[in-house]
Amino acid sequence: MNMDFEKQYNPADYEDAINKEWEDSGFYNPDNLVLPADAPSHTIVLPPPNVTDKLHVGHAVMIAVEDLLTRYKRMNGFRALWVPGTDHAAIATQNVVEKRLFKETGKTRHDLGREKFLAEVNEFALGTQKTILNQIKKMGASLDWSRLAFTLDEQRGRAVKKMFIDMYRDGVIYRGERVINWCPRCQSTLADDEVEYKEQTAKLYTFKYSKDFPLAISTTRPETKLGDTAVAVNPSDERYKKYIGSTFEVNFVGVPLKIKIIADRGVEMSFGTGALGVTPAHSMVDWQMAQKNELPVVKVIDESAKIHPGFGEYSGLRALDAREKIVERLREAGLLEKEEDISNNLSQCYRCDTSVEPIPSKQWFVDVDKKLERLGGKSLKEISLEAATSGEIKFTPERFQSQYENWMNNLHDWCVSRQIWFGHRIPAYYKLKVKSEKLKITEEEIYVGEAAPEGEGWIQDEDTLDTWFSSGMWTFSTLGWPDTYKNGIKSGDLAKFHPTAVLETGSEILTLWVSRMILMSYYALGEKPFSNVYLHGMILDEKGKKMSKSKGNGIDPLDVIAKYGTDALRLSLLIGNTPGNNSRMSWEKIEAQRNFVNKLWNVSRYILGELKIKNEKLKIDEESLTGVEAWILNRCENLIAEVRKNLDDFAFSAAGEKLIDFIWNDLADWYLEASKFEESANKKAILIYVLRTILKLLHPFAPFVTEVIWHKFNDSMLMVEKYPSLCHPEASDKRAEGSILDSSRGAQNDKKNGFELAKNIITAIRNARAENKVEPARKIKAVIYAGDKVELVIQNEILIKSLKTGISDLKISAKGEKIDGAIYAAVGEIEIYLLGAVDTEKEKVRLEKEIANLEKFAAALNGKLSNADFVGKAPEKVVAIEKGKLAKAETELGKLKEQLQKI
RNA sequence: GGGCAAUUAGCUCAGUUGGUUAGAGCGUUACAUUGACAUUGUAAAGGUCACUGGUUCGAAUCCAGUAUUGCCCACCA
Repeated sequence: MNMDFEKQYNPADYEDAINKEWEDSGFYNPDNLVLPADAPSHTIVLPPPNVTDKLHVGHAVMIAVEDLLTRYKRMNGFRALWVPGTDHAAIATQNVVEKRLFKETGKTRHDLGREKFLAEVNEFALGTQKTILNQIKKMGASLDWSRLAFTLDEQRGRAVKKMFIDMYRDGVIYRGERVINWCPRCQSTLADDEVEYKEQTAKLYTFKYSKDFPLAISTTRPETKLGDTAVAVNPSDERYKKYIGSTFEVNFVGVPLKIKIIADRGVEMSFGTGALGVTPAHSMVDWQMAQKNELPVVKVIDESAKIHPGFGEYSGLRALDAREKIVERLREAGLLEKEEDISNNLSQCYRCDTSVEPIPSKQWFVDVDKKLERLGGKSLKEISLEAATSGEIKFTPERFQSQYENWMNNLHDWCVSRQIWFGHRIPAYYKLKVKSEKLKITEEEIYVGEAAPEGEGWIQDEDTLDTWFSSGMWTFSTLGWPDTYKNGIKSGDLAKFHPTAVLETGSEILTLWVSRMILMSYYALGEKPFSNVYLHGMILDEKGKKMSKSKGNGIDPLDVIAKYGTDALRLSLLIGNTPGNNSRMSWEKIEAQRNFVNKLWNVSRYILGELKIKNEKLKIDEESLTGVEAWILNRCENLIAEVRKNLDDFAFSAAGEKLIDFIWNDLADWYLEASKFEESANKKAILIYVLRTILKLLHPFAPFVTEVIWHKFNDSMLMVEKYPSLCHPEASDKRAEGSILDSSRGAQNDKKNGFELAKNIITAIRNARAENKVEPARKIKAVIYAGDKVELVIQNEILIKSLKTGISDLKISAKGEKIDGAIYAAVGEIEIYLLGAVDTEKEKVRLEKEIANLEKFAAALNGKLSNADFVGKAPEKVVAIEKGKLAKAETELGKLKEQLQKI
């Protein structure tokens, strides 16, 4: 053991070695922990970071929280498993590589071809993955690397295929049409986040389809109106109510249309004419209206943004040219009522700025409303919703439960196919089947399965699956599914570790990811994927702005680690950060935590280095505790209870703050200072005990520095020490009675108050000295021995009436401090000065006010409790609480009155 | 447009189900200092809890509205 303590803690000197030691120990893998057979499991799956880029500070908070939970549970004897992995992030990754390819070589993915391009993407993904894993390791994450997974690896590939095939055979997955965003130039579909919106001024044309049509409509895209099959109006619009439900056949600039008038709440009465021409094939909203109202879909624009055949003189024209021509015809016919400039958003391709065409296309969907036998006749939507409403899955913070339910309630079928190359290719195969040679009718045959079926001519679907399809299976695909699940029975890792305990992730992907995981776990296993959802907020820069690479305001976790150490980084992310709320990150915050880590280092340096206390099995003799010792042990016991409670409630920040407060204020500033004045039989035992306790308590927050210090006086590894559950373990029998310090709680509280008082006195003295306000004549030197009992009475001044040591007539007073109870003096020798007097008149007024208020309260409660209505309505529990309040109020009242009498 | 939040000290935030005089850290100011730690210590100053109403004996806390800010989703005919 190396007892050398540098004056300052330098994390860089220790972290790598400690990290290696942890990894080499094998304890990250719960299978290596020696635990009783019935030890409970605690599983967390790491939300797999996208392999698009290295980690940022947002990931760091995720790792800090999850590692905290995992270490806490591990130290509590749980089979703690934390599964690492990365996400292929299909679209995002492909975009990054495509952009780079284009920038470097001017080529598109189509120039390279599928195979070559995928090789490029894979190479890139592997590179980033390596960087990411190194970063995670650097943070001291206790992930079980033997279970490392990737959403696109072989095992996950089998899981995805199996899931798709099962769902297809159950009729949950089906193929249907939907309007998607199409870039006519790239000849490719665009995902929602690939569409960019640009404000522009557009011409809004108002016209009637024909003279005999009663309503005028407004549009910026007259050419699409060739495909209109309805006009929608707001159901409460008095102007058009009478038309709802009727159908009109019109001749629109030479093209015959059949228009039905439908009602839709989404139509704004004040926009344009309040009537909306519905073009199902070329507008997302219109498509949805068409689905609801069973309208026919007429395609007008093709994949090259030209007008389809069958539209007379317009066919073959580019959309923009067709628009001009149509407007011209309308003008000629006198149908054009208005032309005005409006500003709207133009949808553009993120890559080439070409305006996007919404066109219908064949896609794969997950039917969320299909009732399933394997789910007891419920649909995926119903069962996922129930998981939240029944409390099976709990959300922290709670408000996200309603957000989840809201979203689930509005859930539509989930489109799972994506027209990109990087991802899990859809296991569907098509073959053209000739139905009738004569009529030249062909039909597409579909086969869904592991591999192409026997026979010629089968072609696999070109598309890949939505990235959430594979990451939605993350809790069980990482635990060996489907191999570990046969005939409804779990085995291996799946049996041991699923459902997982907590899903910890960013609040922004609650709907995107969390809901999909719930859905898929219920489908595949019939059970929830996790019991708790903990959502952290975003980490913003010090001005409250999102950190982004382009703005250059990001804080790189690796920079922080290099400069101030991992512990400082982790603490600054955990403290001052409440669940679900965004939090600002600044170098000052990190610096403050670095200072704390150094403080802890020096506390240890003092105890172990200066006092040369060895790690002998020192026993605390409870009979001979001095006041200050009783106080620190009492504070320590409370600390353990509070920290445990906070951690169990996911209140990490509160737990951390309490730890820091105890270590810095109670231990370092008070107990260590006080202990310099007195020698006692218990001193060493208490110091070493308290040090051991705080190191254990703090380990999940700041694993490195605590382990380093631990190693200075222990051969064991702190990471697998037992998390403290009581102040001194030897006294567990006494604790059962409510206290480990004294047989009666009251006496203990007196001791506590006593030391608080002593603290006040010392403080007052120091302050007086500092301010030099004390007149020498009133300076009294007194000797108070530890354990001496001093009674105080509040008068004009506070007078110490009796003192065992024989010194009487000792006057002390603290400015306005309320002092009562007994003193257990903390120091051997103190100097006491008269500082001032308590303003009794003021105190009296305050007490009277308080008593009056309490009397009112008690009266109100009394009235309430005898009110039959109230009792009848309220559950018994509420009445009991109210009764408790009343009792408390009455006790309070008694106390206050007593105090008032004394004055 | 739909949904969800936030607004408390100069700054960053707590405030656990309504209850004494609203807390902490940073910053500021004053003072201390050689002996665990200047990455230190002791104190002080600093708040109409965004605003307006309501409920209540009592509101930072519950309700309604207003203002400002932010996030997610949908999308602009």
